[in-house]
Amino acid sequence: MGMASFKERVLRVVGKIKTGETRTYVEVARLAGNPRAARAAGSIMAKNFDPKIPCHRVTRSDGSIGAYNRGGTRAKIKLLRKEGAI
DNA sequence: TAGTTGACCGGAA
DNA sequence: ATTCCGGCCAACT
Repeated sequence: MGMASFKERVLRVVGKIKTGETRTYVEVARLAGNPRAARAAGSIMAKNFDPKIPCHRVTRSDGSIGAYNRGGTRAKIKLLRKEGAI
């Protein structure tokens, strides 16, 4: 088994977040192997446009929603509402 | 190798 | 509640 990059691990973790659930960037970073890399995790998602990755389910640890590259914060909130996460 | 760039975080004011 | 700041980190130049 080859060595997976942090980026790959992050995408895999986010890909498993179920409908109606949310995870913080800190949690995602921790599950991906580096609890202190929340910022890096965010940067990775900012560049991901694959609809299969439910990155709208990742929020900030202070409870605020955070950004979204497919419609902005507004769209992110709408999606989470529709999914019952809020 | 070194410098730059952010969908972040936690504490301080 | 809000803004500011320093710290942190992987990816990309």
